[in-house]
Amino acid sequence: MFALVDCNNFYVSCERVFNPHLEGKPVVVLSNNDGCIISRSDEAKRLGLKMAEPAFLKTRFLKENHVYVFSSNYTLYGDMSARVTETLTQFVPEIEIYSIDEAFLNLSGFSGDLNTLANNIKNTVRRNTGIPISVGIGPTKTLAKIANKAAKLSGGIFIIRNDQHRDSVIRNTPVNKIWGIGGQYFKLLERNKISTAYDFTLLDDNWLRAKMKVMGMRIKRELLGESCILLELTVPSKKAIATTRAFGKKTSKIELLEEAVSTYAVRCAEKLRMQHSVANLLTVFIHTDPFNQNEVQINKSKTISLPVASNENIELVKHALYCLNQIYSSSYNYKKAGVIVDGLQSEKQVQANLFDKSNREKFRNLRNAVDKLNYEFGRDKIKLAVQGDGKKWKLRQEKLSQRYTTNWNEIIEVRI
DNA sequence: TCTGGGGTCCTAGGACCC
DNA sequence: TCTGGGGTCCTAGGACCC
Repeated sequence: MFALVDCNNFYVSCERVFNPHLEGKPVVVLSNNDGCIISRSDEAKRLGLKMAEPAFLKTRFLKENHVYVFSSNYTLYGDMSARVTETLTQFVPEIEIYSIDEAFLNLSGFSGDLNTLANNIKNTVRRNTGIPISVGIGPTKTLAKIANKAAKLSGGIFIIRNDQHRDSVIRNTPVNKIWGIGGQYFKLLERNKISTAYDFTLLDDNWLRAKMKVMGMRIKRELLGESCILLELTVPSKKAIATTRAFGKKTSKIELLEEAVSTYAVRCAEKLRMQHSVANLLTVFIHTDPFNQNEVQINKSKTISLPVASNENIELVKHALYCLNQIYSSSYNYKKAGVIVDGLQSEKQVQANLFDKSNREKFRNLRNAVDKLNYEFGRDKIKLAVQGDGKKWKLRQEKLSQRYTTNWNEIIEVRI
C-alpha cells in the first residue's frame, strides 16, 4: 500500500501559520511577478476564483470580496515543506518527496490499522508545523492519488481497501482526474467516449499502446491495482536546470537584457554547484509578450556547447552573454528571458580540453571567496558589474510576506 | 500596465558506426 | 532482377507533473 500526503492549499496554509487571523477568510497567493493566482483557500475557491487566473483581471473582485492577497514567498514555503517532510519521516522509513507539497509513503509491511495511522500522521503534521494535510491510501501510486482527491472531500482521509472498493471508486473517477492524463489525452479519450477511470481500464491494450504509448499501459495497470510506478527514495540529481523570468517591465535595451541574463546565469551556476554538477550545454532565450496582439512577436534561442563543462559564475556569464548577443535585435520589446543549462554531469569527472588556456584554479579561488562573503552578508552583495542593480526589470512582488523561519530580521513578533 | 517557473519522460528520426 | 544488417547516440518535439 502507498499513502499520498498532500498539503491543503499549501502556499495559503503557509501564510496562515504566521497570520492566524486569516483562518476562515478568503486568501490567495500569486505567481512570480504577481501574475496569476496559484494557491487559493477554500473560501477563495467558493468565491469562484480559478486556478492560474490572471490577477489583474480580478483586481476589483478581490478588493470587493475582501480577499487577502500575497506574493509568492518561496523561501518560506520551501522551509515549511522541509518541516512537513521531517515530520513524515518519523512515521515510515521509506518516503518519496514528490513535490513541494506532496509526498508518497511506503506502507507495505505496516500491519496496524491504516485509519489510525493516517489520523496520527494528519494530526502530528498539523501540530508540529501548522499545516493541514490530506492522506489518500491505495495499492498503487495512481490509486493513492485518486484516494487523496477523495480525502479532500471527506474529512482528510480516504483509504482504498480492497478490489470491490477500488472498482466502485474508479467508476466514480472522471478520466481527466487521473494522474498522467492531461489536456491532450483527455481530448483524445473524450472523442472515444471514455469518461471514467473504469472505462479507461476496459481499453484495448493495442489501441492504448498505439495512442498513449507505455505511459497509457502503466496507468491502466495501476488503476487495476498492479503497482508499476515505484517509489523513488533518493532524490536524483537534476538533468537540466533553468532560471527564467518575465520582467517587471518590458525592455528593448541590450544593457538591461545583459543584466537579467547574466544574473540568471549566475543563479544557474549556483544551482549547479549546490548539486555538485557541471553543465556541458547552455541555452539563452528571449521573447516578446505573447499576450500583446498589437506587437510583432519574436521568440529566439541559442544553444552552445561549452569548451569545458563548468559551474563557474564568470564562465557561464561569458557564454550566456555571447548567446544573447547572437539573438538580440533592438527592434523588439522583450518581456521574458531565460538561461537553461543542460548535459549535466558530476563536477568530479570533468573532461579537460586540450586547447583550454584559462586558469580554472584562479577562477575557483576567487569565486569561493565571493561565495563566502555573500553567504555571510547576503545574496549578490558582491557580484559582477554586468549584473547591474535589476531596478529596471526585476519582479514585482508587492505583497510579499516575511521570511519568518529563515531570516533573523524577519522573525515573527509577538506583542503581549 | 497587467497573463509564472521549473522540471520529467517517451518517441521518432537522423547521423553515425562496423 | 537487382543495392545488407544491426546497432548506438543525440536531439527535437510532444506529452505530462507540480
